[in-house]
Amino acid sequence: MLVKESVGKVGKRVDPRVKRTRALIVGAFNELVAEKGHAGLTVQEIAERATVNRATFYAHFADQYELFDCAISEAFREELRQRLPASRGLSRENLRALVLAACDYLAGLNKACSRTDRQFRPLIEARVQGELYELLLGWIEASVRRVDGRSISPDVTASVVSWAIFGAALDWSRNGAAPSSEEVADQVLSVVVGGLDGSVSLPARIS
Amino acid sequence: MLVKESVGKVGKRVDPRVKRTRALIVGAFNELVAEKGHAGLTVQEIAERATVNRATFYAHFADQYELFDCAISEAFREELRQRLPASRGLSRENLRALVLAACDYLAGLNKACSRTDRQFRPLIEARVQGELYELLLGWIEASVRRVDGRSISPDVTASVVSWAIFGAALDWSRNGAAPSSEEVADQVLSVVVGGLDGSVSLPARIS
DNA sequence: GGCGCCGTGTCGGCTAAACAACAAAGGGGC
DNA sequence: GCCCCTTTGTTGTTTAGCCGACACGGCGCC
Repeated sequence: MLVKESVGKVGKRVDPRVKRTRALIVGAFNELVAEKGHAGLTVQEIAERATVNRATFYAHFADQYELFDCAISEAFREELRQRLPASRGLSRENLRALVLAACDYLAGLNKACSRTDRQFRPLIEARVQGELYELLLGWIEASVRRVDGRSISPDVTASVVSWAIFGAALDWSRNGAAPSSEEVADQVLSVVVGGLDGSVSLPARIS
Repeated sequence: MLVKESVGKVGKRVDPRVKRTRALIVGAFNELVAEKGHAGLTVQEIAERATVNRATFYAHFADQYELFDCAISEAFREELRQRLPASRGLSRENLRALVLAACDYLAGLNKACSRTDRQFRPLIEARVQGELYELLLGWIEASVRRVDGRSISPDVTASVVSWAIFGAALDWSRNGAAPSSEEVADQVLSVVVGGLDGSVSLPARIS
């Protein structure tokens, strides 16, 4: 049996064969999707294209949907990798890049995703939000370790911020990408960083 | 231990892992040669680039030179595959393609092979001749089965013809590819097909 | 000379991938 | 409905690849 590594931590001694096999499967999946869309795609096809045994496929993925999630996550992570500056961590600059990446990625889907595959959008979007959450959680935990003395759990913070960014980007992409993504990013950033108090005028400050 | 398949015959149930691994190694080798030439190339480098364990390398190749031979053979076979018509077998047309392939491949080496790698030319040439031999032997054996009644062994015939074609192509490439390869091919073909009797005028027919 | 470093080639133990075979669940066709 | 065929998951056994360690041979350096 293959070892399911606990996602977050740095248990990075992965068997090269596992890396290769996963890469082959994901690559084959992406190729096939590009060629014929998701409809009617079989596990056999994917395994065959990946030059991998079908049983091996099931050793890595519970089913086709898990592979789907994984492929999306990976694509979005790659998108992020190219856009994020070298310095990782919770900074205004990085957050801005996050918003931009989410916007552009979701906007790109509207063009790339064929009509018949529209049904998969929810799955894709769930993974984008999930990846944002994971990434933010890492940053936040690293920051908390330095600041400390806070009573809000990193999980909640990551959840709030990831959903805020994701949702804003999704709405923007649905509304025809009206203002430029840069403008949206700045506005989103203001709210996220400053909070409600920082961005709206209220009769009195909220608590 | 990996099974050393007997070269010629049709025992073609090869484990997909073996195919993949060999392809990875040969591919890595070609990449590295293209980047830095053969000089100072280590087995470690090749294995690393191929994402394959060093021990695995030795399970497939006795040493770097065996890989070298294999890579050359494969490249030349690929050259042949693209040039040969669909119909395989001993025909004037196919033989002509063989001569042309040998000429062009050897001529190409004169340009591609850097000065420092010139020492490897003999190894390369040996493989070209060897591949010609193997291919011709296959064709000849297939023909003999139909004609029959001959006393000359296929091995000798294949040896003679392969060396004839190879040597002529080599000389031509060394002499600056003076006449076009097409012209040479026709002339070589005449001698090979017709024999001495068919191509020179002698006082009396030989034997 | 001796020394450390690096590449080579080999070996035994462990792990992942291949394979073949299976039951079960759709999905048409009629 | 039933039948045929394909795809799906699953299981065991076999096989190839990974790893770590080893002895050996060069090669520079002091």
